[in-house]
Amino acid sequence: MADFLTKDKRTHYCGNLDISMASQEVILMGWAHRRRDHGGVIFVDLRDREGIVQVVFNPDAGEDVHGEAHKIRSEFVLAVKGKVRKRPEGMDNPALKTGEIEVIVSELEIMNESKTPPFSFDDEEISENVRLKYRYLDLRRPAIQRNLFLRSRLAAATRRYFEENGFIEVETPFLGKSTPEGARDYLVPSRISKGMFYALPQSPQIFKQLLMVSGFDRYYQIVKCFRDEDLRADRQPEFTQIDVEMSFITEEDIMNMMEGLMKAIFKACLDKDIVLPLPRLTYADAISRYGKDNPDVRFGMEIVDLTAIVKDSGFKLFTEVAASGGVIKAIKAEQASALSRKDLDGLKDFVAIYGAKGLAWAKVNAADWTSPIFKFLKPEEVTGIAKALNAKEGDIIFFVADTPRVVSDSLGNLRLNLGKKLNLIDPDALAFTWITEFPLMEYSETEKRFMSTHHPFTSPFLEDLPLMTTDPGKVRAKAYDLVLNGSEIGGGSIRIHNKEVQSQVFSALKLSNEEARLKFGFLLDALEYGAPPHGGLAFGLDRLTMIMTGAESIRDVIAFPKTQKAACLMTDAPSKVSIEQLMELSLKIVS
RNA sequence: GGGGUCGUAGUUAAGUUGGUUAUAACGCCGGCCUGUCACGCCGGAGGGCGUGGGUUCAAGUCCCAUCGGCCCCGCCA
Repeated sequence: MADFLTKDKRTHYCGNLDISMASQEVILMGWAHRRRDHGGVIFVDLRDREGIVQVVFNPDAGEDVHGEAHKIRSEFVLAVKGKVRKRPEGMDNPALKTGEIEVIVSELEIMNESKTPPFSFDDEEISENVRLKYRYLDLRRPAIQRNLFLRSRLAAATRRYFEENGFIEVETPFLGKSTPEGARDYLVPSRISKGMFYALPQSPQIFKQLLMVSGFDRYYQIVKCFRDEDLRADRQPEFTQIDVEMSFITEEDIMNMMEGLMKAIFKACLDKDIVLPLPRLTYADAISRYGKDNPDVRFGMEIVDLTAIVKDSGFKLFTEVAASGGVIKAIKAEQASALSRKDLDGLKDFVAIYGAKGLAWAKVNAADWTSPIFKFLKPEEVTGIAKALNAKEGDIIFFVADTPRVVSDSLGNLRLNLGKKLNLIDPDALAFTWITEFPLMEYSETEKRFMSTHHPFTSPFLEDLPLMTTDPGKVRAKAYDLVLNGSEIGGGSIRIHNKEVQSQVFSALKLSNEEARLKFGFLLDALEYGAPPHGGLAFGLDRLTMIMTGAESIRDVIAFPKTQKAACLMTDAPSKVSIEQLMELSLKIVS
């Protein structure tokens, strides 16, 4: 009699068995994926993390084993001992990786029974609230397990790369100080200091800079970050960064090092070869050509500025927009006869999301255009537009006239929408782009002041420093984002290591000396004790994993994710706490 | 804060212009079956339509509110 677990240990994973093990005795442990009970012979598909193998219970194996096998139901936990054998002639199952073989069971132990699971583990689409409530069962699905396995390999390859390149992993605190600027903080009340709060880090930004001041020279960390903002398909309130910082370097050094990381990761995880160096695009070019700072460059359909051509147009709307400082731009969908009149009208609603008040379109014919605005345009405008866009018969042109911001947003997103709709995107392509020369700060209408584009410690281009007081919006930052297939997977900058420059930036951000002192005093102090030139970058591990696995939601690459309301349907977090807990913290719920 | 969409047996879905006891498939339970692999065959149980109001002779079907899932805008240095 086998003594599973203690003496008769597992010898193989189900999914790893193959024909070379024929006639070997094996011990397997796993879950009953499916059973086919023929009354006589009983087949069970036994599943573990590596895959599925068919195990066979023959009546002539003995009454004990066969009798026990009749009790097996979905998801029972089984241990079996038996012989691998090539399946009888014509009984192969090509759909199964192990379909050439099967295991003839001589001993069986039902290690645990299972309630009937609430859903099946086939490819069927189960609504997400059910999946998330029973996440531990959802995670049994091979598709999700594959994602988490890849995520683990990604983290391992990252650590290997940084260790090989002389980086040191240092842990930084989760209980930190709330800082202004940036995302909303998750707060943690202090019991010992009543009425005071820690904040969970939005990133270890300041700590990694301080580690450079300390002289560690090269730091990395795979670390959780927390931001209390609304969720999206690619955004969770807690997410993981690959965080990096280096001393005595320029942008070039950082970008080179990170390109090496990308190459190493994609080789290790997907066996794909990335060609270096990666292409670059300035922020200004990205916005003007693609309307976004995270352009998907897997396809063309670039935005073309028509303002100069139509500023004196017969079409009044164009003239008015141009006169009031707006712009008129267009994109061209090549040979887009697939788009019906109804589609075109629907797109008007689509750009409205981004603030566009209208969307003009024109179907290019041999001699003229089919377009609501054709009759308003002068002949030379029509030819000018056609030439600027290189438009041919069968193409459709889309125009938006509005403020530069609205035009970029709406055409940038319309471009993406059409790219998907017209199947212009190669799903296997890996299109990396560095975005460089970000503006250091942008004016916020809501805050009525300039705000950091990146963060307040980002170094400006030193030659732009004179603009800091005269035209702050024009100052370029030594910041860079890495974009992959239209998704921002990382971003970073050279930091300010000089107290003077840091003060100038704070003052441009309307952060008074006292405030800056209060919020970042320790950093300002540190900058006065021999801070080396330094800079770094952080990657979004979750988003990288999404792209590598083809996951459509960030929830599919996180073991226990939160819903759009930032709740965990399995544990029921967040939840109320007892009055005693609140009193201990001197907290009172006011609404 | 706002826009959109969905919520009907365990699961996935159908449910006409409001009209008898709310359908189907899979799953589940029982029986039969020694080569299946989405096993097959026979039989059976299971929901009152997210929740709460309202309109109506009559409400999954219409109206209002509310809860929850998803997508998006704002937000995310």
